[in-house]
Amino acid sequence: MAKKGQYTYEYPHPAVTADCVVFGYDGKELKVLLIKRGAEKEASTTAYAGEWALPGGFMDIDKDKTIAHTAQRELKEETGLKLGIKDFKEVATFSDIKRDPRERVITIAHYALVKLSDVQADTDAEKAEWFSIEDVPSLAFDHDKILRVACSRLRQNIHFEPVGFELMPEVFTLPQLQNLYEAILEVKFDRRNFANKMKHFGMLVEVEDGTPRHGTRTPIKYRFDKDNYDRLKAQGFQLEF
Amino acid sequence: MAKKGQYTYEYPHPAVTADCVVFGYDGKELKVLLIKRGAEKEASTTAYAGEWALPGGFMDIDKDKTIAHTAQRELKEETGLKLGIKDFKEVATFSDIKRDPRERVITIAHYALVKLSDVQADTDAEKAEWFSIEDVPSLAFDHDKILRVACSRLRQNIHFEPVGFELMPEVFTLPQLQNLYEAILEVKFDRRNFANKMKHFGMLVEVEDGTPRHGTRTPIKYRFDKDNYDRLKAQGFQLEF
DNA sequence: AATATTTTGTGTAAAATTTACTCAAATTAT
DNA sequence: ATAATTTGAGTAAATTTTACACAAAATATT
Repeated sequence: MAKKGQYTYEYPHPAVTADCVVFGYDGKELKVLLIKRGAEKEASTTAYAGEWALPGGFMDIDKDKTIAHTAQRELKEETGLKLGIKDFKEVATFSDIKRDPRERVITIAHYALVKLSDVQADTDAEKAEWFSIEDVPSLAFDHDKILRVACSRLRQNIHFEPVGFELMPEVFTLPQLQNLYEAILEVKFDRRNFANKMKHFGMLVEVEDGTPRHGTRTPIKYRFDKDNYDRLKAQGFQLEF
Repeated sequence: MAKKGQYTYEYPHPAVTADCVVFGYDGKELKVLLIKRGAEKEASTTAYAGEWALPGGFMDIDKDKTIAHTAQRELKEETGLKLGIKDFKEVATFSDIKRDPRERVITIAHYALVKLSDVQADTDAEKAEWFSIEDVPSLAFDHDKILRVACSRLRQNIHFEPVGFELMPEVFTLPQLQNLYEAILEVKFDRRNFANKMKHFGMLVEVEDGTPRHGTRTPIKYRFDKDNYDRLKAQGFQLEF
């Protein structure tokens, strides 16, 4: 461990952290991953001990190639979740002078979208917990604000890139997908119109499972056509609601 | 001036800067404000001496309330332009490990929109110069990349907030406004369709100047209805093209 | 000075998109 | 058992978007 007071600069430097807003979806609710700040060994985690917070931590200026790598590394360390570097989307910088009681700390917030079904087993339940977005406790530092801004950023981005693939399980139903969009955008859609709009993009492939059809309460199952999905993602699309 | 080696930390800290992409519009072309990096007194400006760059500089962790205040202060110091703090919109963080040859520096890029007619006189011509966005020289550091990302961010934001007010002069013509949108979005519109769409928002007020009308080459003059403009800006609008 | 070119305002018809809506069968809840 | 909820499917009306032509004035060309 580094000796205290080892790093000197001609001018004062702020500390820089990356925080992660990890969204997951279980087919019913949009969720977010939080950690409980512990009274741990690390001096740097003692502030707001015992409170819920977004995963994140200090940039390692020697190891972290970019600030997104900080987010990736800290998320792994704090929750056990290992995501790809491209999964981290920048949200905004939070730099209020008093946002951290210890020293001047600016944080670059990121968000990531994950299939809850895939990762729930990976998350270290000792430290991390999934909360419904509707039911998040009050958070350490300015993390309430960060979460709000991340949500609104996600709401914006949903108009420019398809968002289901990252959040939905491999096989899903249209009502589930609609529910996700409604949860993110906080609106309600007409079932048939939503289905038509989605089908128009050509991203959906019906999954045959031999169950009887027509006028049934059991919804049809779909998966994403990955090629079309990636193409749409690359060229950017316009989704109007 | 601070003594060398005065500031010490337990862990290494990156230096943090804010850079500014200031867009202006003269009724014909979208422009951006650049500075010429000088071989000046300040040690911190010696890198890339003599090259063109975005205005910006190091965060003052004691004085700058937020990173946007860094952008505001540095823009004033380097170009003479004093903008309101809300004029600065965050673009993204640039944090590649080698982006600055001197030390680890991460920068938070911002953009701002200004009426060229209002501010051209304020800009210190010794240090700063307006370049057509079509004709920008190659820039210091990774500023080429920052500029590209700022342009695409502006292109995105234009769909969610009215953007003319900040860039157009008080009185303007529809062809000028269309030209601005075409410059930002890099597309061409039909004149009549563009006019109809714009008029639908109710932001435009015709300015009577007693000149003859009908089938003339002298375009009608408009100004923005500030109340409606602000209302639309606040509630966010959807502009489809 | 005459002539050609460019720019402007205006309206409408066709095409595309969006919206609103009903019913019967199957599942789940009571 | 009975009631309530959920699902898929198709169409007509309303709205929005797109495409398009001409005459007058200003500017550019010779």
